[in-house]
Amino acid sequence: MQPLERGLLVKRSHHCSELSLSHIGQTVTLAGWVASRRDHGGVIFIDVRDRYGLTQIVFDSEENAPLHATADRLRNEYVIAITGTVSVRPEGSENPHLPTGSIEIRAKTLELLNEATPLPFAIEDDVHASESLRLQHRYLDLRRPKMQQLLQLRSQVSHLTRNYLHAREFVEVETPILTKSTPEGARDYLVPSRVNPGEFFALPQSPQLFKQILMIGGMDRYFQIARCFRDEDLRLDRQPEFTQIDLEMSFVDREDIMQLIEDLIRLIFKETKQIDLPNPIPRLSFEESMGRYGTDKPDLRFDLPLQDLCQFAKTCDFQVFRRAVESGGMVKGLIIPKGAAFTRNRIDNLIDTAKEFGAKGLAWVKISDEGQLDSSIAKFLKTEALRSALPSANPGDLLIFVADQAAIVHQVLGRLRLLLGEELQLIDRTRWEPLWVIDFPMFEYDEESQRHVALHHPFTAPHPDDRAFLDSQPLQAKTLAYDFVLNGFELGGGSIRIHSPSMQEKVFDLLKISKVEAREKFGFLLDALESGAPPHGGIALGLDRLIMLLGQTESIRDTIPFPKTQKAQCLMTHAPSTVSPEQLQELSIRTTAKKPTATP
RNA sequence: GGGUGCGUGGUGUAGCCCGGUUAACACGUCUCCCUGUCACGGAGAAGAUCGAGGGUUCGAAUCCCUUCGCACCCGCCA
Repeated sequence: MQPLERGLLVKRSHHCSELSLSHIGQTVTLAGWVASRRDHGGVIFIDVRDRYGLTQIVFDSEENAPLHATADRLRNEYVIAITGTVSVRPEGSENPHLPTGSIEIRAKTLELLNEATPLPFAIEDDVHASESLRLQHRYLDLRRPKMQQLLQLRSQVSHLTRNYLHAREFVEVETPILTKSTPEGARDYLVPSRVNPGEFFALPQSPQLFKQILMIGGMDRYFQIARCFRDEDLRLDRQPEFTQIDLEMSFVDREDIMQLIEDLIRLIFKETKQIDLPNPIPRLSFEESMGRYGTDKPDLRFDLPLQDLCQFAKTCDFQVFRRAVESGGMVKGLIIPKGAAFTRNRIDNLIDTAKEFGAKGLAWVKISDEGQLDSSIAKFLKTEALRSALPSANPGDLLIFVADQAAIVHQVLGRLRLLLGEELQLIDRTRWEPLWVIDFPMFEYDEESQRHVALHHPFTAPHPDDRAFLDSQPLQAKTLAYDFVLNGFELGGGSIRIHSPSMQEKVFDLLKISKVEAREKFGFLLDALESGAPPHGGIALGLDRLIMLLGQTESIRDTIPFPKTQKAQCLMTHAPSTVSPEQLQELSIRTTAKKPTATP
């Protein structure tokens, strides 16, 4: 079937959301996709859709029989241009759900710009198609208004960010995509170098070192909307390539950076969604956050805090509790409101879940509506002692306890807290609860490699009060790092950096990065630090996650026009793919995979 | 690397536990009818090797094994 009419492209005079009663009588031209066709015999209604909206077109057989006949052949997703007269809809036939619902276009000419085969799925906001089908036909998925809005939201946020930072003297600088593999951190994506056989570039996990070098280079204020690459397994909120709003400043302290970012994020929420975030944004120390919520990215949309029972445990008769505390661990619990109604089976499931999360067990106590205790460990508990240890527990509640080393207690209860918050619908989806988490420890001890590893990254400056700890008790040392958390998602993090070469060497030393390795991997940074490095610091915000939260969509993939599946593949292009033996040869590469090369 | 769930016309699902005529429903598609619809309506039609392979059985969408794909999670993500 040939297009009905082909000629010079008629230019549109308006888009599909802007015509209203004030345009009545005007001759206009619209262009777009056929969103729906309602054929009443003598009259055909076409909704034409573009990025902006929908407009109804009317083809009337009495007005123009040949044109009506051609409109009969239109199908969904055909691309058309229509010229016609803007008319008032007959009384009673207005559509209040449509911005253009009080008018329609009475068609005079129709140009068929392209046809379309029947679609694998319908273009509508309320998708019924599976995500793999959507990703295979992403060009169709992107036509959905919801996807268009998300991409526009993303553009709007980038634009606001650029304007905001430019207005504050930031310079947008591009850093290399082909760069050097570094130890620590995530697995690198590698790119072979043809002219240097056997050698590889790495794609940047972040522009971290380059932005520090830019400060040393005197740029003073840098930013970039930067693509980052990490070859780790994917999650709902994790893609192998993602985008950060990345910035760095010289001659600032952490207050300067946190203030700058708070204002930016408040601006973004206000301008795009008319949401007022708190001012100032609350802060929690890492220690408080772990102690109260069992995580360094707490979801503050619901409370359900961890309860400390160490004092109670010390004096109770239950050996498991007492020993945990006596051996340097702790006992903490959750008060589950109305949890006394849980069945034994549901409690058993909770226990299994706790074990999956790493607990050795989970003790529980039901407080009946009459205030009686029913418990797995009833014979060890004195009612009075327990009630005075947990004054906020009420009749009808369920108490659960984990006794172990602090890290395990916090991990298990932190996750149970989230799980229960979800299950018991304690999370208020209309709330926005940002916070800063500060005063992170500098290091944690990694049992596997038997050494300290940086909690943030090895360029993070220690807190000035804690420098003395670096030699004596490095695990006690805190940093000048800060994480921005919103509704339980880590949206960004940064720090004041080390600008003294001796401090940087000391930290490499503590991380057991040898002088030789430090020189080989970071020699340029060490040299640069010795050349007159200004005090500096910065932050990076995850743009994709920000859009996901702001756009209230359930997956990071909805915020990325062409995302990867959980196996890090693109279902539309079928990347990654095998390559020809010639390509590999040129790169001096031989693979050990079963399907190493493309079949010709 | 591991765990869980899903896979049935173009799409979304039911059927699967407990094997048994022609695999059901909705949407979409096609044909015809219809001058005020916007989830248009009416009449009819086409369309499925039940993800793939193997096994058990007289008989498998259904039970078993293997495998592939997608999702969620653990590990991993300085």
